[in-house]
Amino acid sequence: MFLQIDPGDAAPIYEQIARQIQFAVASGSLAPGEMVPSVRELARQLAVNPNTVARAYRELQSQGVLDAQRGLGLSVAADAVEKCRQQRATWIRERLIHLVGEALHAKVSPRQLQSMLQDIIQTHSRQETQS
Amino acid sequence: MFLQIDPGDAAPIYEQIARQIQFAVASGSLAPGEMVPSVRELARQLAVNPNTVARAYRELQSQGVLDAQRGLGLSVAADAVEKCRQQRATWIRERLIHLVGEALHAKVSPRQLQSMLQDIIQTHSRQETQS
Amino acid sequence: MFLQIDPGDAAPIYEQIARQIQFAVASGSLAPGEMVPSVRELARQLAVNPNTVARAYRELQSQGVLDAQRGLGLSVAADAVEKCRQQRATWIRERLIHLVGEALHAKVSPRQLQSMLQDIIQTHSRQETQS
Amino acid sequence: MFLQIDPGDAAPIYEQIARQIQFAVASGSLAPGEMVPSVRELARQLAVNPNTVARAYRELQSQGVLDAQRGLGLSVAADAVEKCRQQRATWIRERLIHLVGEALHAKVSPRQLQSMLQDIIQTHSRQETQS
DNA sequence: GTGGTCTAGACCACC
DNA sequence: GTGGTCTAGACCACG
Repeated sequence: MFLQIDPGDAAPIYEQIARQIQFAVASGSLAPGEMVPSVRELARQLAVNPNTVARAYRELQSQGVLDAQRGLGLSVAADAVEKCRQQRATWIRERLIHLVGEALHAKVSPRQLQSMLQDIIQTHSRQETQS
Repeated sequence: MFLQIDPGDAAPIYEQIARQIQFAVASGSLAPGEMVPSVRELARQLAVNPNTVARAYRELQSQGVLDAQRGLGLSVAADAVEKCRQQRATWIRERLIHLVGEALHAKVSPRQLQSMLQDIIQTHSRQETQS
Repeated sequence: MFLQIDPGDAAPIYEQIARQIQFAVASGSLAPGEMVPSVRELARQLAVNPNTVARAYRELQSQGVLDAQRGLGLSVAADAVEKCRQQRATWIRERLIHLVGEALHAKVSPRQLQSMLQDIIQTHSRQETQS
Repeated sequence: MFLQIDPGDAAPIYEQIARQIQFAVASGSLAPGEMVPSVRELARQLAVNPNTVARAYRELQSQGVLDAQRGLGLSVAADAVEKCRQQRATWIRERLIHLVGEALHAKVSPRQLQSMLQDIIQTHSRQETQS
């Protein structure tokens, strides 16, 4: 479990935790059935209050990503991978729709948007190649 | 002044107002020298708290987009167009960079992103054709 | 807003609050658009910690029963009545299914169950007639 | 001993075990004088912690359903059948009263409740016929 | 004024 | 040991 909290991020800590776990499940680095660290343990690792971790876990439980094994801890749900993948795609798509709406409303042309996207993707691929 | 406030948007209202005014200046629908509505007047039109409009205007002043005409109100600064255009492009680009970063990190492929963008743009153009 | 908290109830306080508000919306005594009491106000009335009320409100928000009016408070969502009614029916039905399953498994006959239900309903109607 | 533990059930595991044994006694599938499996044996069968089984047995002892045969294990008490039958009826009746109370409070009509019950019973009987 | 986040620390039931 | 609930109180952004 390699989670990183960025206190500078506008997103609240509990959301950063929840999102990173979703991504870990979606990308397969956290497999169904596997246990997540205990609330107290993760809180210690991230140097945050246990309540904050508990809130992240609670949200994931209500989304059906985590299952409670009473007295033992929380584990990744059997069907969590599919859920997380769908959620991930939906989430990115929604934000992209919103962004495009504002861009077009601000009279940025579709061509400009597409070239922007291509530039950014190329920048990312270059960085990955280097690293 | 065609401003539309979306209370469901995550962005605070004062920011929505400020941004839309920037966009209006950048796209030429609000020309340098032109007066913007008074705080009270705009607050009435948008049905928001005057404090909220005042805050939006304050931010725009500090950015040099609006100039105070003492006793008369606020007008669009002479060099505002260029500033707003740059800011508009920067702002959209930054958000797109952030979104692409998250998407790639979540293992959404560049191809998927490009086709998503194309879909969304087509949907928008269809809506405009219809309306 | 007449909410009553029963500390003897096994259900947690935040859930009692959330459920009673759902019922109030479903039965029409809390109309869409109406504001619910502020977190601090309701916490004072019920003599509980504001965090507890906030948690109840948060759950209702995530269910789409309450809408945030930023800086002003929370209001009942426009489509909350329908949601609450469905949820209410679903919730009761699920619990009944569970109960019947256990009863039949314990070899209580369907006839016994039906007569039990009728008895209980009659008892309730008698109480209402008296009061 | 056909016990089935549902980890998804809200009721604690030790309670599920205790209840199912009560039901088995009430319905005659576990006769007075008969020995119940040892704590370790049952824990192995159900794949639960021995402490959990021990707690269930402890509760049943304090209710007089099980008798300790020192050095041998636990057996079903001679007068357990009657006790369990009463308890079974009381328990189901109480939960039904509670559920009906909430349903009526939420303005679900008695007729709806009765037809719900009939539906559920029919569904169960169909499932049994098939299996 | 409003809700939202976070911390700190207590107590509980369950395994 | 585990998670869950609740309290107390601080700080923040928003209107």
